Amino acid sequence: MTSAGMPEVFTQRPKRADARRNYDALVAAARDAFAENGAAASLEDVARRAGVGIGTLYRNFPSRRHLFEAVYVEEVRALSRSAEDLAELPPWDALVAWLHRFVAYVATKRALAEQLLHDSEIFQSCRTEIYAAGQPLMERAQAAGAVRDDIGFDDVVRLISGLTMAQFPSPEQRDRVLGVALDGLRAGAAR
Amino acid sequence: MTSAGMPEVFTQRPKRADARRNYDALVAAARDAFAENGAAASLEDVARRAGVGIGTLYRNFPSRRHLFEAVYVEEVRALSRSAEDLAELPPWDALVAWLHRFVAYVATKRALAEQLLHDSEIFQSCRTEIYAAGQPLMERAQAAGAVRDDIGFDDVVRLISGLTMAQFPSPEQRDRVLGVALDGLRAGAAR
DNA sequence: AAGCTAGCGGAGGGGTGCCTCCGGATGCAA
DNA sequence: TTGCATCCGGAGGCACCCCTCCGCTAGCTT
Repeated sequence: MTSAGMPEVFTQRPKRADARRNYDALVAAARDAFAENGAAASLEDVARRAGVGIGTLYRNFPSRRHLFEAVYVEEVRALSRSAEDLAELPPWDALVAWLHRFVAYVATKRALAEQLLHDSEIFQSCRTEIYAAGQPLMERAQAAGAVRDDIGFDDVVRLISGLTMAQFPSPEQRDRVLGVALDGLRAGAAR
Repeated sequence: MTSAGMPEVFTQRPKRADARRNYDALVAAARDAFAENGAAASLEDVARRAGVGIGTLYRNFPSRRHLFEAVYVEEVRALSRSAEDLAELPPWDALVAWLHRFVAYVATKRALAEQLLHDSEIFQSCRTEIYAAGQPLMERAQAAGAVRDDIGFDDVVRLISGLTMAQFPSPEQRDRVLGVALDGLRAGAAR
């Protein structure tokens, strides 16, 4: 989404050059730290990874949650944008391609999502954005008779995002299992 | 599994009556606390919930992990046992029924599993036990032509356990999505 | 190049949880 | 009932993390 759908809840990127550098380094460091140690990662560790004082972290992100949200929003933006260049594919292929990206996206965000799930409005708007990106793909596929129509996009999100939570020893297995789930999506349409 | 498959890695249940009471109260309190606050729940809080001194907790469970394992093993035992009374159902129905129980089981164990996933031998043997319970059901269903045979039980576990990680607003939706996944399991068999 | 100001770092106070330790309590056997 | 081995509770030392605060640094403007 553009600035339209996303409220300015998250901290603004600062304007001075060095400050902007630090801001970006912090978000990147936070992404790594959260991915590595879960949502409880030490903020002092994040600052250390970013090569920045702890004070700088707190100036940019007054609370742990602000940092979560900055990381999260960044990821959602990327995923959302990626739906656009799928419009020309056939309905089913477009949906499958996007769901693959979705899987790759959610996989690393587990701890993050769990934190934000409960009471963040940022999470709400990110959710809205993801749906805005994926739902049209889904409905197009349904209209074309490629996907069963007794389920909604919400069901698909949960089916697929669940998949990403499981740890897969190999990408091959992950794709195979994803394939099974996708067959389930088609199944109703076939009958 | 009986004592055969399960190594005695976990702490023994103590023998004196009061000690046994405390032990059980601690495991129950830990289950609640972990479910509520995630794996990082305070051990002092667990002791408080159990109505027991912190010292007692540490005597029974020298480390946080011991406590995890005790809770986890308890749950796996119950799930594993539940496979036995499904033997008389038709292959497909038995598998579906067990997977439903599996979903109910894993749903609450998210944080727990995440902790143990990486380097616990207890987790390994629990895994073995779950497979011992579910795999026969799966293979029976495959032999009967009810489940596609280009996938293994491992694939099913990941598909289904992933589902449980997602948060479902209603049990109905969870069942609907589970139904989609199950259709995917059948899909190949039909062809 | 000189001044203004946004931005920086990290010391330190406060808080929380982890785990040890041991004097006292209590179940159990005889 | 008596004695002892087992078990209990929680105070306290330690480590870690959160967050604030302020003297200093260095972009940006003119």
